[in-house]
Amino acid sequence: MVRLELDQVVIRRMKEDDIETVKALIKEGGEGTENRLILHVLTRPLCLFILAIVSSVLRCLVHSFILALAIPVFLLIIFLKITMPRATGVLGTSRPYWDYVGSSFRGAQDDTLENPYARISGKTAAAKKRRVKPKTKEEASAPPEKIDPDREEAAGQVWLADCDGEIAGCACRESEKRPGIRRICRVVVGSWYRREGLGRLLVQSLERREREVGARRIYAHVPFPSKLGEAFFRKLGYQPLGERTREEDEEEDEEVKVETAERGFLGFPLTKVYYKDLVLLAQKKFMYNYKNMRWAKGRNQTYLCFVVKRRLGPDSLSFDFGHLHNRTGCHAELLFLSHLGALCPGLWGCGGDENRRLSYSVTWFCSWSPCANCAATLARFLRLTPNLRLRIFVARLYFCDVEDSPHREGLRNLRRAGVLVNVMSYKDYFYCWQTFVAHRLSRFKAWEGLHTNSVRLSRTLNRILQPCETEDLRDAFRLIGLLT
DNA sequence: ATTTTCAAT
Repeated sequence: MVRLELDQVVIRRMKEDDIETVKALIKEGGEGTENRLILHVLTRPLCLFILAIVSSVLRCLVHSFILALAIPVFLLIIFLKITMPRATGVLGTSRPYWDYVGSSFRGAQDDTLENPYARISGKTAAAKKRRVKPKTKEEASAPPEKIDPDREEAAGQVWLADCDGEIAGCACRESEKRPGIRRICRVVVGSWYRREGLGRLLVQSLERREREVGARRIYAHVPFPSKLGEAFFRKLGYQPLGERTREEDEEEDEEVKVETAERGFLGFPLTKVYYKDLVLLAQKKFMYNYKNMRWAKGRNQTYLCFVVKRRLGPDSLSFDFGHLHNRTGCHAELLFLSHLGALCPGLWGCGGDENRRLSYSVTWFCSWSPCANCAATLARFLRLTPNLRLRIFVARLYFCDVEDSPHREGLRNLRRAGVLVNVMSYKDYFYCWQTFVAHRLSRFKAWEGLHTNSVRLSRTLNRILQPCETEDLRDAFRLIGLLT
């Protein structure tokens, strides 16, 4: 295991010199996956059944029982070994071959992705960039051959994680077939560099880049039985396609049809499709879920829009934003916490300098206020991370009507943990609309009674938090010695 | 005046 300095990693486009290294890397990454995939196909009931039939037929011809059993299995394995990588590109591609030459970068200036760790430690990774090893062949001096831009476009892009001249990992972005929709595939980290957050760094940097150039959704096809791959993408905020509720949206069904899993031998799906919406919330969804009317019927979901600001000093600030909603069995707040590690690199001191204390300020806009449970978890969590500040704006209060509601206590609990809880007002709605919603240049239109509802809820919230304030005051008095 | 709330089929 090599200890990685994540802030020293340069993420750059693959060049023609790198092709052989990358091929080896992908082959290395593909091996385990391929074997697992074959095992997966072999153990499907239908496949076992067919194998059994073939074996019994063979038994009539061959005397040896063992042979009759082994031959079909053996042949099938050979068959799969040969056809599998061709029929379905392993590691989540749809293409049998990757056009390495077409996808390699031939610009004069290095094209690199922003590395969030690099900014934390303050050193610019680019400054330490090593020169590419000079080629041994004479064509090194020759200008690179011109390649058809169409071919380049079709080939997609390969990005490499360059650790001090060593290629430690790669991730590919396929060509854009539909506007705004991207697909990431072939995410491989060399076996010496695993479990250090390099894959995450690669995928997240790539996401950031794609978002900047207008992508709205990213797909990742995870080879089927890969628990590791699934966990990896889930952790980065991806979710499996077609696992959502019925009323969620109609467009989902369309997507399932368009973006289907690769199917191989006997039509077994070989990949599981994960996706992530990069930024924007649909107008209808935002309006429906954040409406602060008194009787919010049917809002059986909680949406959470967040802004994560990273602060290194008074003049260094970067921010990230997005939205998520609860999944079955997991409230949106806890879901956010599970993504926190990815959103706040270095929150627990990894990758950052000890003497440079970086701090995060997180703002949430929730359609429902947190429940007692989430509040308790959050409060516990925040006590462990003093360099994380949380502000919560809520559209509506969750089950807070009765005086002795545990959720009321939960809100006070949050308050005591130093969280600022507020009810969303017009300007917060306006900000959300500008920031999280695909507004397409239309301005936020307030609904009837937004203001009055907001004021009413705000009063309620203040009443709920009142005991807290007095307690704070008591603390303050105690501090200055007026109270014992 | 009265509706409802991080679903369950």
